[in-house]
Amino acid sequence: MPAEDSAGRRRRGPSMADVARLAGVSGQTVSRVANDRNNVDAVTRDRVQAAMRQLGYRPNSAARALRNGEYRSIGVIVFELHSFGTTRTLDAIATAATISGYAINLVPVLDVTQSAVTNAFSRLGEQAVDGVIILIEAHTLDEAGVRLPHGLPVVVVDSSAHYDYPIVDTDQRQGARLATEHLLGLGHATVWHLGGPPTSFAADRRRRSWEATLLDHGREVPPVLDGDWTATSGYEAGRRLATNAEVTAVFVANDQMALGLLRALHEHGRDVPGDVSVVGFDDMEESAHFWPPLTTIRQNFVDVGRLSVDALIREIHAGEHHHEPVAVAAKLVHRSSTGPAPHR
Amino acid sequence: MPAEDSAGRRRRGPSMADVARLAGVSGQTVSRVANDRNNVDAVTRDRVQAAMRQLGYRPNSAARALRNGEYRSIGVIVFELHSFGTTRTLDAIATAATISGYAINLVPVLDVTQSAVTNAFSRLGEQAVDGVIILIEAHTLDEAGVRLPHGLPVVVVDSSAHYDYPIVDTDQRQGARLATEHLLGLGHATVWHLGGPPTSFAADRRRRSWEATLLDHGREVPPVLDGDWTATSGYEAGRRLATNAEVTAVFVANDQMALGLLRALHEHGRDVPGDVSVVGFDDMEESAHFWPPLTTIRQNFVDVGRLSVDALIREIHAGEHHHEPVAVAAKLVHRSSTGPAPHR
DNA sequence: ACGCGCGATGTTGACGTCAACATCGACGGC
DNA sequence: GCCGTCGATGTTGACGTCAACATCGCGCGT
Repeated sequence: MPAEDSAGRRRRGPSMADVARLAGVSGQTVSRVANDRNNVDAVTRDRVQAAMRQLGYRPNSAARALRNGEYRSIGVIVFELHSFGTTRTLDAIATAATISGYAINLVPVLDVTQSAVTNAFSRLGEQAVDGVIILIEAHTLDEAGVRLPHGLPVVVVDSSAHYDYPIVDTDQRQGARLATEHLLGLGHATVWHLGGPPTSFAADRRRRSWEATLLDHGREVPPVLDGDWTATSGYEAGRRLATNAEVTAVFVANDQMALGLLRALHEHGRDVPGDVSVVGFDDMEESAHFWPPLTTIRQNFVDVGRLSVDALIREIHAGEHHHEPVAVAAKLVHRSSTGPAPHR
Repeated sequence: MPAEDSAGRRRRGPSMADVARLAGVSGQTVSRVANDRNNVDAVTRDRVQAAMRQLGYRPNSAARALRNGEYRSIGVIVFELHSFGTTRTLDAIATAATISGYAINLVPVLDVTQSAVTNAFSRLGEQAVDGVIILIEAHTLDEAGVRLPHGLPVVVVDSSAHYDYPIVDTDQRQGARLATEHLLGLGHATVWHLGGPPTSFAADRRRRSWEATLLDHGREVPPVLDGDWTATSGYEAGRRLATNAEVTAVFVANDQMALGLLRALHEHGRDVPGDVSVVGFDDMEESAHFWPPLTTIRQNFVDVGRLSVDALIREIHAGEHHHEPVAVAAKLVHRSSTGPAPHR
């Protein structure tokens, strides 16, 4: 079963012309049937559909895209699917795009180096897409100093206002405040913070909002520990926190790091929430089954995905952009990892 | 900034002709520069590249695909990105495809109903792809009774031999045996099993191999509990296992359910691994930080992704298929959730 | 000095689809 | 019975790219 015909050309599927010939109609009539136009006689329609089935015809989307001037496809640049948030957002974007009749073109950035990012962007320039959603942390964009191809609509899912593109993201500020005030409300003197990588805008926002909330309440601001979103980094930071008896409440910038922190606390025999209360951020499915089940800030990934797709499609069709950044509210999910401050 | 020109047509980006006009050369020369052919004078090349930059030219991939008869893109059908294994495999596929110069077209199945699957498949028929990798559990395929468009190369990532397509997957049999024998080797009289959904071929393989291993060693085969891959289902099954004093060793079909089981065991005051040993399957990043850190079977998702892409590309180019199913070896990662059987 | 070869560049047409326009026949109103 | 109308169908050309072929000019060998 060779993939080339006798002339050495790549074998192609049947085209409209083939279907037309078999059904004894013109190509245009086949086109009308394929596109569900109603001005075709029922008998003719049946004949054409039978011919399509017999030949295994499927419309050539390249020709269609060329003809129509649009791909009905959006590119999504992702760095890696290891982080829960990215994965979940991608899922939501894919769903929203499909519902809106757009296909998803996944463009992975192969590694963290600038050249890889640049590379992904230039690959993207050649991709069959009408617009792009960027799901990598925008700082990386900065460092790579890349210009996207001019005229390609773009939406960034991140928490920076530094870009010329529309932005959609969880309201990090509000979420972090929620977490911090929850802990203060339980009577803790102050709240420690295990933050995400300094290069992340989202992590930066969460950290700043945590700090602002403490100051608003006239509390002392303890030193920040930085992780890199992984459970391992949370564990390592946790080993330092666990030995500090002053620590009674920690706001962790994501659930994965919180898991590592919980492990470190267990290893040092510190009870959660008896000795230390912990709040995470994200609300992964697993968080409800951590030991103890984790109190956390739930991000609404579905809305983030839907809103970014909507914004992109609007941009594609109307050329609109430069809206205000869209912030999607987060909410607190109270479980067993937080409790009243211990008596001294 | 309207998206249509004065004639009401969708605005398109500049074409080769525009670049050619600006650079004062023919379209063909622009094509040669765009494709990095070497038979272009250095001076001319520079002039053309300058014109490209000035106009923001990017090649029209629809025209290119039409002309060349291939899209250089592969479709990946996924059901949902909630499960760790799917996500990780997708990541590996995307990476492998990119390295091989193929783009990824992500086609989500919106829900579990047959019509949604059928729908996804027919959408796929219209997608600009040269081949398809199916990442949903193949039983769903069965139920939907769908025929993929004839002539579209397909690879299935699953553990069934029921399909007419090449198959790549983790060696479930070997992985499950590894887990079971690890527990028997620690002196446990027998091993209980918390399995995945009965509709999953992978779950079925793991269950059968666990059973066969027990029988090989002349052990009693306890009743199986079924989950649905989620931590919540693991927790629910775990509540039943935790009250049964006979249970000293459990092989869980994935890490997420194992997490739920661990929680249930903690809630019932059963020590892990003192009273009960637990082995998972997958080795998600988080598993190393469960409490206690989880002994588990590590799947080699990178190889699964790479091999399925390779198989698909081979099929696309040579029309080869019907190879033997490819099974990728798994390995045991020993952590703290398993230990010697308790003395009675 | 003549022609041959070769590298650089130009010209043509085809890939598959679909909007716009053209055609054709039937039917109804007068 | 004539014409206008409308629905069904056919014909043409353009979307942007690139392989194949054509052309042009320069340098080198004899």
